[in-house]
Amino acid sequence: MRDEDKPAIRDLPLFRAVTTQTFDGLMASTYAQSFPPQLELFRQGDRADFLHILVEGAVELHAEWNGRDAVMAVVRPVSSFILAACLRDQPALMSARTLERSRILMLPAVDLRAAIRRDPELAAAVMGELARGYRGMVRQVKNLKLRGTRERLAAWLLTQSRREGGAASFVLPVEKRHLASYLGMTAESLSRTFAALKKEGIALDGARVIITDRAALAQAAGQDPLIDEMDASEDPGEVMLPSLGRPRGG
Amino acid sequence: MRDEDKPAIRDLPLFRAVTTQTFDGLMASTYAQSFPPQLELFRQGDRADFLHILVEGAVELHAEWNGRDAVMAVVRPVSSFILAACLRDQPALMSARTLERSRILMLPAVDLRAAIRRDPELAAAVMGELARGYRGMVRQVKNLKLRGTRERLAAWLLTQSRREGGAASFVLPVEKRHLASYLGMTAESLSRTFAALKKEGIALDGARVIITDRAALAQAAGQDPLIDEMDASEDPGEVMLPSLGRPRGG
DNA sequence: CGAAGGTTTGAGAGGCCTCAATTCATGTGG
DNA sequence: CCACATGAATTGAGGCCTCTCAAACCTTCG
Repeated sequence: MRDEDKPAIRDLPLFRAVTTQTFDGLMASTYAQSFPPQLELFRQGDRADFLHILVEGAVELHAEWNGRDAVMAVVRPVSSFILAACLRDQPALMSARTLERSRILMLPAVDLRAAIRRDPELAAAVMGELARGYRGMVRQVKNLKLRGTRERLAAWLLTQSRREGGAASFVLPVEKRHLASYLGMTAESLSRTFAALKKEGIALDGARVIITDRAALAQAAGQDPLIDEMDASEDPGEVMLPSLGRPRGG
Repeated sequence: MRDEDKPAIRDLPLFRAVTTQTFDGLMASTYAQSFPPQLELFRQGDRADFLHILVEGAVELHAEWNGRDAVMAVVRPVSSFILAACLRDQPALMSARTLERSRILMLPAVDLRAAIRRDPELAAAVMGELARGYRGMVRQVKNLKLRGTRERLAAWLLTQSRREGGAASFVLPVEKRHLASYLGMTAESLSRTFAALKKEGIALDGARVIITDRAALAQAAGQDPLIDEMDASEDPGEVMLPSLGRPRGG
């Protein structure tokens, strides 16, 4: 791996508090690899042999069933993913594919588990990551079960705006059909829901969203700190919530 | 707490591998309490000060938003719940209420966190629980996003049958309206979906379900080991999936 | 400039929900 | 033991929401 990546990795919640010895040991068995866009990194059902750490680019986690496909999360640097499957030494429940050209560190699950046994700080960090990931998924289930599409989209727009530092205007970080799938609807429905929200305080310009009336939008969304990640404490900055990993940096 | 509970608690995945010292220490700061049915144990948004361990009875985890309510999980003995919120020292994302008269052990989150710091075995067990819980929630999201109501119900029936040792006939463990909410539909829709499945290999007798044609039902469900918990390795026996805890015993 | 793929718009069907009424199960008090 | 009250489950009617299929439009990129 490149040395210039180390500081970012080292700053991951997973590794921040870990001993230098543990960290260097892990990095020794880790290797980096670059992948072109649209490449399937692994498929759901594959044994999770490596903890993946996205250093550069973007990766989409999705799930398939019966010919259908649903986006589960989009991972941005610097974040790890499929931590849970690695720990349990079990098949991944999601597939992963690159959205852009991506550089990924691959840390053998065996070594990760060994290091956890040795370093209590690492164990604690992993625990924290898992707990955060679990709560993120609980949020997603609540979002799906309790809200309709209009509310989900409105809430996502507000959350995204907050991530961009409260900007009134921002560019969608992924294609609309991916956002649609992430939000549990079709691309057509998303398009119509966007149109409907034009009366609720937003405007569209291609992939750019402009929030013209934040209060109205918040009203339409019914924002809730117990569904939307509204403070920094639980939201490490992923573009779309609940992968296991952390953003920031890049 | 009653001494007769100890063996069951001790056998929880959380505590199984823990030192006697850790276990006894935790049990010393734990106190037991009995609650009548239909009692709100805590509400979403409440700080999670205690890890709850259900020793007897049944507890429902649910979530509210905008006047709506959704069942997230039903916990059966002996299982712990709200582990993630305890670890993060953050508000619970779900509310909990007893379904039956229940006896519950309450373990102060502070002591739990302290014990984790001291005992690596406990830390490892907590990690395992969290990873399992996370994967359970991923399954739930896949279930909601990828399947329709008919498939969700059919799959749940098969899973439930498997939990009951593969019985062709079993009694629903909760009221139908709770099952409906858990599966993300209304009570009316559940009723109609049940009716529809009568042509797909099931029969109904009040709260009793009889699987008359397992193959047909499996066909309708589109069972998938990456959505439904089909082997024992990830399914500790909850009635409805992904709380953080473990069944067995009772 | 043309091809490919994403996005929007339209039309139509179907699924699921809402509201309402009826039936059924449970439990209480007379 | 029955009458009644309460709440669950079912059934029906109607409507909205979301999906599907299809075509047109727009953007990107070779």
